[in-house]
Amino acid sequence: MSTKAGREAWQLLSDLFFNGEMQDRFHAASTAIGLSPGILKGLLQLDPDAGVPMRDIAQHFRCDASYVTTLVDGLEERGFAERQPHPTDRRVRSIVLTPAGVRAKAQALDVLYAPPASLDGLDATEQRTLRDLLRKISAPATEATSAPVDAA
Amino acid sequence: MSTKAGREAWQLLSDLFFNGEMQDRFHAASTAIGLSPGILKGLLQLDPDAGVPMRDIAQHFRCDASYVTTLVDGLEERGFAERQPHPTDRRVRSIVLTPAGVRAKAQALDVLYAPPASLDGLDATEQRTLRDLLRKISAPATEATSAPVDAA
DNA sequence: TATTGTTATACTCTATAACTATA
DNA sequence: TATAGTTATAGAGTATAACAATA
Repeated sequence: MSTKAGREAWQLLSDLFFNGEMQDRFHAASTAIGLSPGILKGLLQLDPDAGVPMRDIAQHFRCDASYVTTLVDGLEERGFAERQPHPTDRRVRSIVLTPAGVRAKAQALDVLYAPPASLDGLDATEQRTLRDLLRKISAPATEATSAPVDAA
Repeated sequence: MSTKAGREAWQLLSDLFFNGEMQDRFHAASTAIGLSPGILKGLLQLDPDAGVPMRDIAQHFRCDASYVTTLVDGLEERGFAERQPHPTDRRVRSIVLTPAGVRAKAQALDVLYAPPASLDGLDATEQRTLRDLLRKISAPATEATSAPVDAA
């Protein structure tokens, strides 16, 4: 259960993202790469190794399949991604990042992951404590033997 | 300065917002109120007491003034906000929330501020620690003299 | 003359509908 | 028949340009 303190913590976090400098990090990152925010969002879901079926992208974004076509077209035009055939189902297109796409993604994450100035309000020990707490929250599945897996 | 741990903390936080359940909190909140995401974003910047000049809204969102006209029109249509004359500058429209707008904003914040299930990974003490660290980050300017008053 | 806000218009983003290929 | 993706088209969302009122 989340406590009162926990709820306040989350509220502070939300405000940090909604009001603070994060306001338009994403916009900044996308113009830095020369991509629209929507297409960048797509780029960030991709990987050079594991191909992602377009259908999965649509599901993850809760958007229409036709829009995924638009996104992947945009990424391909810039040479950031490629459509590849699916090994067993010939209806499916598997999307992978090209080397240029990997570089672009890294460049975007440099901007997105850069901590806000307000983090300087914490000393080194406090920053470690914060990290440890967040690691604990984020720990996804790999816990004990087999953790309670529940996908979205 | 932000340490390595601090950067990792921020990265974990970003992932929590980008990938976790927060994915479409905003979308959920806006459909719950029957507002488009853009207009809800406007609503959240407003207040029943302190009127906000439309110009300031445009500046805060880094959007064009004409779009603010669209947003405020939308809020007024639903009875959530009102244009009021500025006391000294007759060019300026000051936007305030109506009682219905206050209720809608509260309803949206209920959804937006609800902590994700992953927060349950922390016990009560850890949640308090997290809150205290975030309070320290968020503390804007008022530090010494005036006591740390923080209402929801 | 410079600034606030509105109107008219155009462009970008995203969805719906109809279609092709494959399962 | 059902599903993955594409194409054509329509609808939101957002900006640009020209304008009226006020400073």
